[in-house]
Order: sequence, then structure tokens, then C-alpha cells
Amino acid sequence: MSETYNHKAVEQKWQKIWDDERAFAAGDDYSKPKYYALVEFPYPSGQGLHVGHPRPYTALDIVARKRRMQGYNVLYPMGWDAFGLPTENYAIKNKIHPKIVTENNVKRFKDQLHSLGYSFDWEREVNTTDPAYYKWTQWIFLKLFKEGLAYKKEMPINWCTSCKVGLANEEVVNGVCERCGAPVVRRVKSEWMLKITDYAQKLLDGLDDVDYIERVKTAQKNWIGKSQGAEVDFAIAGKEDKLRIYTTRCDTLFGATYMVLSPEHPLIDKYKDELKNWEEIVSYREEAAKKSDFERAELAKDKTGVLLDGLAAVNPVNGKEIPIWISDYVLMTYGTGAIMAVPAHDERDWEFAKKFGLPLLQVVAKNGEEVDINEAAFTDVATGVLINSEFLNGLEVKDAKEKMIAFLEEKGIGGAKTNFKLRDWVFSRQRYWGEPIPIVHCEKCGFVPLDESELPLMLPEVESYMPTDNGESPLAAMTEWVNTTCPCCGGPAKRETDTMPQWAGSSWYFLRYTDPKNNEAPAGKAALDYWMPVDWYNGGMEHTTLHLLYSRFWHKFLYDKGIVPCAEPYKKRTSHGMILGENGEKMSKSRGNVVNPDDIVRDYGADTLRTYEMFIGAFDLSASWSENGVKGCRRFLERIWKLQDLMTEEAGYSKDLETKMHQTIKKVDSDYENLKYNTAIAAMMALINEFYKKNSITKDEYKTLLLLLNPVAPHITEEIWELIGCAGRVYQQPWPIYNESKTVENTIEIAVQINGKTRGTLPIVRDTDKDSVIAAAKESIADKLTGTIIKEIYVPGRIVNIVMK
RNA sequence: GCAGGAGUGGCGGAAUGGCAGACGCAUCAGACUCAAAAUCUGACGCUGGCAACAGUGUGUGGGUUCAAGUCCCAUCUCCUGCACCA
Repeated sequence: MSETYNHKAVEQKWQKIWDDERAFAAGDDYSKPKYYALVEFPYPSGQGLHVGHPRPYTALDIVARKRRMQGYNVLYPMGWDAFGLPTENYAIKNKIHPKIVTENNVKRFKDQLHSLGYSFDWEREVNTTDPAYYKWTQWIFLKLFKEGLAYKKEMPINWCTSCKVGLANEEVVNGVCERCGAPVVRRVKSEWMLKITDYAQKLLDGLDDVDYIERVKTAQKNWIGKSQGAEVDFAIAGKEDKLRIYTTRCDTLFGATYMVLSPEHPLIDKYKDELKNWEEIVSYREEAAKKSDFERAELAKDKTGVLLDGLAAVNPVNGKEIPIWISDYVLMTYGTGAIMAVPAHDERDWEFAKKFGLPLLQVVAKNGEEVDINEAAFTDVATGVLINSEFLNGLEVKDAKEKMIAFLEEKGIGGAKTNFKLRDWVFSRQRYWGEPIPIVHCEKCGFVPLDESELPLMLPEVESYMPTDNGESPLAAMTEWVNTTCPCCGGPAKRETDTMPQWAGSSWYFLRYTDPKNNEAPAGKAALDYWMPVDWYNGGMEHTTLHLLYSRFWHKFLYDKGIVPCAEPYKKRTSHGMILGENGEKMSKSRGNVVNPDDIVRDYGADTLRTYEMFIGAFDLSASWSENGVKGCRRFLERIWKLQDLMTEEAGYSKDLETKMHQTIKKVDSDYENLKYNTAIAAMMALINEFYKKNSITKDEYKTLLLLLNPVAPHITEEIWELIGCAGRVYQQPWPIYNESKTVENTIEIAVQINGKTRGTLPIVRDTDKDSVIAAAKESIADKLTGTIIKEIYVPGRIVNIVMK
């Protein structure tokens, strides 16, 4: 009899052996084929590892382990995205330096990850808060700055009232701070910005060349939001100035019955003296300024606005004078901050016109037939035909657009224009625990970059990390640090006191893993040439429009600068679903449904936890935790263990299970590649049920099973491998291969149907000819063949269907 | 509103257009045990029947097909993003 399965002893034993043997260190032999598997490095929070973490880590650990067995030189690294607000807040509250807090959290996380037996190459661990690392984050920033892609700008930003920090658009969720949930208001501040918009088209185009799951691609496309339309100049009656508008429906220009400007539009102030209702305008603008973008959107249903009384615009195609309004449904941050309103063919304009009694003029008809535009705006492009539009009459929308653009260009009053929804990236944070921005403000020279030789610009030690209500970073109080000399003219100057957002360090960390100790460059050329791009990157959906987009932007910039060898950083991107509590709700302390992975490892073992998280359900869907499910997986591993008692020394696969063995190898092999870990495990469960049924397993069958299961449950498989007297380590063995011709049974059972309903089954020898099969099938259900046979269908190896009347 | 995804037993979930419910959980029964746990074996969608078996069944309504969970059209519900982007 075998000893009982002691997960604790087994797992500690093998974790030590792997460490001692440097089992998973990525090799330096660049002549071998490489495989770079990557999971998002965690933020080492004070709460420790969540049961959600092991799901993606195990999934790619399976891929990494399988690739090693297949002979690849595998890089599967791990590190720490350790700058960030929670650490700083914790430090403030408990009066411990964030550096110490980070060290403690990292240690805990590392111990936890280690206890799960991941095949990470810990020799390549990176930490974004390490000056030797953020030196290069700052270096990349300087490169961006020198290219004009980093600039400082006074602008209304999203200000979190609790974190006291500016947020990027992407970090504002439903009008509240993504991190702390406090309300976000608009506040004007001078902020560092990164010109991600310069890369909008490249970021969009690049998506065609990568293998990302569809919803990630779609989400990025929508976020970039390319829109093709036209800009048109409207004259202001009796003035020199023109009002430039952006539209995607220039075909409807004849139907423009008024204009709307954003309340912040600069031209309003210019004509202050001619506006008869100036006070009304001012108060409307004040109201609008108070609202956050979110509130403006919230009130979408009810349009508001004020007429600019005293000004009128001229429709350039027909010379008609039309009124100009202001309304907060027009955003200054998109297009030109001004629109032509075509209430007959735009829902928003329609609502506005209805509310303020403005005229509607139909210029597009459904297949040429006028529709009742008093009921709703007619917006269907596919069936639209132009009417009431002089030279456009009778044209379809698509052709009318083209003709109008040609007309505008000819007259010099506009033309085709492409816009993007994507906005520049707000890159400043008024916080301590982030990378210092290596810029000096000089009265004479303006913004001056530090010389590269001065990097890293270290975070100074400060007394207080408290953020301030006036929006200054805690660093601003460090006068000794702030006051410096200008690298350019040598005169007195001040350092930038804002720090970088957490997204900075994570925008290039995958490059650092390839060469983590390099002190001359972010990573050496040879290492980058060999390892990049990342072959498979898995991470959360929540990073689709944040980290994933930002890091692609940085990477494309570095590619343009010749620093990285490929245009896209990640060849393949997948995403995992969330793990919910037993009650199907998101795990949280307040709901009391949190599961601690340490408890599962202690009570059931890391292999059980790994197996369970892979078996829990489709990888990309969310799944509820189930303690019983954990037990079931533990039971499965124990059954694997106890097969030792059934093992015979017989060589090869037993005759009756040969097909099953080959089928299982094939199934597990392809399921591991396709994120179908649950069915891979199910196939192995089904296989061992066979061994139990016949009460024996040959050594070769056992070995194959251990090899297949090893990526999921590495400790127990190594232990059994050793116990049954196999040489070497499982992780050093070649991946099992199957023989396609042996995956097919020789005798198969096919279904016999009448009119599509199964009436019986029939065992046949594979490759029996059609006529014999049908004859045998009819024979087997002879008593039920009571009508006239119209048709006989035989799908080889599957089914016979007799169609009767 | 737009985009993406999902609706299958008591539960988690399987099914290249070809025997729906693999695998696991829960439940029930049997073996083992003085007993319990563990373990092993078996049953397990619903309705009727002692049973063989018959009928029925993948959100809803249509359709295509010899054959539909799977394809097409319509519709409902839920989740996840995005959302006054002109």
C-alpha cells in the first residue's frame, strides 16, 4: 500500500528542489526556440493574495510548463507593480514609510506565490519602486518629452476629492474615483500630459496584426473611437470670424437649422458686448462648469441651453441665417467644440429642437419617401436618399457625403476630417509614492529635462506624505529637494513635484524581464531581439483601456525610436473571468465571502487549489467559489495518488485503453492551448475512472498521465514519478505525443434513428461500407420500420437516419 | 442607446449540425465497518410505467435541414464594457 498523500510535505519538498535546481530559470541559449508567457504583475496590497490571482497565474503556468516540456526556452517572470495609493495611504495612517510597507507586502506576496508552486523565474523579479528600475521609467519619460509627446497644460481635470489627486479619464468610473469611490469633480490644474492621441491611428491599425480575444480588440477600438466626417466653416453674420464645426453627416448640411457651441467655446467671450443676454449666458456657463463630465452625461435626457442673442451664423450652402445656441451637450474636448444642428436627422439635435421650439427641416427621406420627423429623427443611413438639398437631391447618403466634401474643398470652406475619441493621458499625480518626474522648471529656460546621467532622480525622504487640499504634491513641501539649479543655464530653478501615475512603471515592465539587471539600457538589444514580443499575455479585462493601451503606446513609441525590435508588444492577449464568492457576489470583506488562498493551500494543498481554479469553469467567464468543488478536486488528486496501488509493471499501454490514452493526450494537449482547462481536467478524470474500473494501470499509462497532469498539479506528479521509480524529473521530460490514427476506435457504436429520433444503437467496425451499415441498422430496428422508407442517410461513424412516411 | 458575452438537470458546467446533460458537486442506494467517517460500486433531467419502454426536454416564437443547444429571423432576460463623441 502507498503512503497517504501528505500535500504539505510533498509541496514543500518539491518547491525546495525546484529552487535548488534552478528548474525554471530562463536560459541564455538564444539558439533555442523561445517562449515568453506573461501574466500581469500584481500590486502588492496589504491584503495579500486574493483567490482571484491564482486563476490567470495557474493558466499560464500550465502553458509555460508545457512549453518547457516541448523543448522551448521559456520566460515566465513575475514582479511587483508597487507604486500606488493604497500603500501611501496605509503608510500615512500607520506612520510607516511606504518603502517599508512595500517591502513587507512584497515579501508576503512572494511567499504566497511561492507556496503555489509557480514556475516563475524569480531571478528576474522586477519592482517598479526600485530606483534601478524607475531610472528607466524616467528615462523613457525624458525620451517622450524630447519628442514633444510629454507636455504640461492647464486643463480641467478629474479631481478625486478623497485621494486629492488628478485622474485620467480611464480612472473615472461612473463619476467616482475608480480606486476609492469618492466623487470626482472638475478642477483646473497644470498637469503633465502624454500625447497618446498622436498614436491613435497606429494603436488602431496594430490591432489587425495581433491575436487578442475579440472583446479586447473591440473595447480598444471603441475607446480609440475613430470617426470619419468633415469640418465645415460657418460664417458669423456680419463678422470676420468663422465657426468651424465637425460633423459625420455633412450630407445633411442643407438641413442645419441652428448651431450649438460648447459653453466653453472661446468665441463666446469675444462677442461679449454684442450679446444681449450676457448675464444669462454667464450663469449657464457657470452651472455647466460645476458639473463633471459624468453629471453632464447623467442629465442627458433633459437638454438645456441658452441662445446667443445677437449673433447668427450663415449656412454656407444656402446662405440662410440660423441662430447660435450654447449647450453642454456639445463638448469642447471633442471635434471643434461646435456643431451644426440638424434636428430632422440627429436624435440629440431633435430633442433640443423640440424642447426649444426650433424648426426641423427634412433633407433625407427613406428610400425617397418623406417620413414623419415630428415623431422622431430619421437617422437611417442605409435607406436614406437626399431631398431639399439642391445639388445633392436624389443621391444616397454615402454619395451625398462624397459630393459635399468635394464641394467644401472646392470652395475652401472645409473638407474631410478624422476625429478620435481618445484623449491625451493625464500623467501627473499629486502624490508621494510614485516616480519623480525628472524635469526642472526654470524661469528663464522653461521646462528643462534632467540629463540622463542624473537618473534615477530619487524620491527624497519626507516627513509627511499627506496630500494637500491645494492640490500640491507632498514633495512640494521639501524645499531643499525642490530648489535646484537649472541644468541648462545654471540659474535657480525648481523641481517638478508631481509624480507619475501607477501606469508608468507597468507600461514597459515586460521589456525589463528580458534583461532585468541591465544598467545601460531598459534592456539589452540581444535580449529584446530574442525574447520580444511576448508570446502570450493574460490579464484582466479592466486593464483593456488602461494598462493594455498605455503599454502598447509606449511600446510603439520605443519602436519608432529603434529601442525595441517589434511594433506590437504582445502577440496574443487573453483575459480571465473573476472569481466570485460562494453566493455569486464579488468577494469583499463587507460581504463576508472572502476566501483566503493560504487556507486552501494549508487544508487541501497548492495542487488542489490550482486544479480547482482550472476546473471551476470556462476560463473567460466569472465563476463562483465552491468549497465542495475544492473537495472534489482534492479527491481527484487522491485518486491519482492511489493509482500507485493498481500499477503493474507491464510495458506500454494496455490494449483496451490504447485508444483512450491517445484520445486523452490529444484532448489535454489542445485544451491547454485553448484556455479549456476545465475540459482537460475532466478528460483526465474520465481516464482514471477507466483505470479504477479495471483495477489496474500500466506503468507507461501512469507515466503519461503524470506528464499530462504535471502542468496543473506539479508537486504531486513529481512525487509520484519518483515514488514509482522513474528517472529524472517530470519537468525535464518531453511532452507526451499521441498517434492520430490511434485516437479512433476500431469498433464504434452508432445511433440508429427514424425521422431523426434515436431508436437504437448499432456496433459497427470502423470503415464498414455504407450499404452494409444501413442494412444492419434496418435489421436492428426492423420491428419499428412500419412505413415507407423515403430516404436513408449514413454519416460515417456517427449515425444512420431512416426517413419514413 | 451602442458594442461584446451568456441563458442547458437540484448546482458548477460538457457537447467539429449527428445518441443533449461528458466531468465534478449534491442527493439516494449498496459494499466495507461494531458504528461513523473515509473509500469503492451503482442510480440520478422531467412525466407515465414494477419494468422493457414511451412521451417530453437546452429562455420564448418562427424558420432552414433527413437531423438544431449548435445555423437563420424575431423576441425576452441577465452580465460586462462604452456612452450627448455630432
